[in-house]
Amino acid sequence: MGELREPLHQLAECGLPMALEAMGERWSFMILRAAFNGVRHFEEFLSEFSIARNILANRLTRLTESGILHRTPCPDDRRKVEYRLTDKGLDLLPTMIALRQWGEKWGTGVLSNPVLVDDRDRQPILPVTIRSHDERVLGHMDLCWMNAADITPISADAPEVDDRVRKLSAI
Amino acid sequence: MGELREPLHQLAECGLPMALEAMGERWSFMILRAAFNGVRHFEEFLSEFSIARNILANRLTRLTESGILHRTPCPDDRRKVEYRLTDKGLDLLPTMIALRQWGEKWGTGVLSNPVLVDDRDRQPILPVTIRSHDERVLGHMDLCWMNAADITPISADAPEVDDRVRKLSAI
DNA sequence: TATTATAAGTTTCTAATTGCAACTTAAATT
DNA sequence: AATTTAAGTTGCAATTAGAAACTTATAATA
Repeated sequence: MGELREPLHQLAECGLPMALEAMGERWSFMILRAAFNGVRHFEEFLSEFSIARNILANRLTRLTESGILHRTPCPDDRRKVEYRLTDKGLDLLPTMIALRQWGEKWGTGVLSNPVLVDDRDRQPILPVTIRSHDERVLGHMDLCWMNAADITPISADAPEVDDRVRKLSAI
Repeated sequence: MGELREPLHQLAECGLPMALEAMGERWSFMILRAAFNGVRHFEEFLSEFSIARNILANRLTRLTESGILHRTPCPDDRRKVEYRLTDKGLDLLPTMIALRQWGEKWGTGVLSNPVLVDDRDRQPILPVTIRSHDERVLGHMDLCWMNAADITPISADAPEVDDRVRKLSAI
């Protein structure tokens, strides 16, 4: 069976500490959620949840410095400032949805409403999962660590890997 | 003004605040990562990262109370205590991997090593993504909120676009 | 058996972070 | 001109994190 055990000396080199440095502070994920829902202005964030003004100011500054939000003065009303998600910020959506789904599944047990659906067919999205290169859903027993140099590349025209997958991994 | 914001208040009933209550404190994700890597004992966690003893004790207690870890006295050495991931804890793997992948992608730009691979074919896993019911990869523009009661079963015809749905990217 | 070492905490104290309320500054509205 | 609004900043209290010494139960060793 695959043992999901990372060599201890390598643990510090994974992306988690770096991600937590940017997103690990209190309120950061709530601010991100609000931003995904179209919240753009200081006072608007303030009314979304019970965060103190100074803490919000601090978080917006830090998220901007981390490149997750982009801060622009509003052209039409120069008192206002617009905070928008950057590509880096938008790329946190899978993480946020995964965390949200976990909270829904293990929280109250009450089904949440409204539900996040695919705009195209109006069907609820799947649970966020870990997948193999050929899209099989993997559990923690199916994973192991491997030296990058020892990995055999799969050929670019392998039949089981379609365009969608190549495009995805090329991001 | 308030009408567009109203669905956001429903969002407060989403699983994110609940998830953050359990996992949002400092060190919680690092402890989870260590647990996924087979770390089980107090002193072992302590040597993984520079956390203070009292804070580690506090976090292990809280994670145990949240049902993410299970605490058992060791039968063979009764000084020791074993902390193991519960099913609830194991179910945080997609979230953790998604966060880690984001950190790797947007952090230093340096490819991490070792790499997380599928034990079966030794190929790196795909980036964690959001998927439609038929497994298409979805971006944030492809998502919208919908009332659970208005969702049509998969076999039925998809309804036209109407005011029951609120596009996530349209705000 | 007595002594020492280890595991998993707890306690105490200090430093840093968070939260609250009042204040500021510039721009827009009346 | 006076008031309101937006986006902060400042000062101070309360909470949380961190460092180090202390505790308690068990295990290993002389």
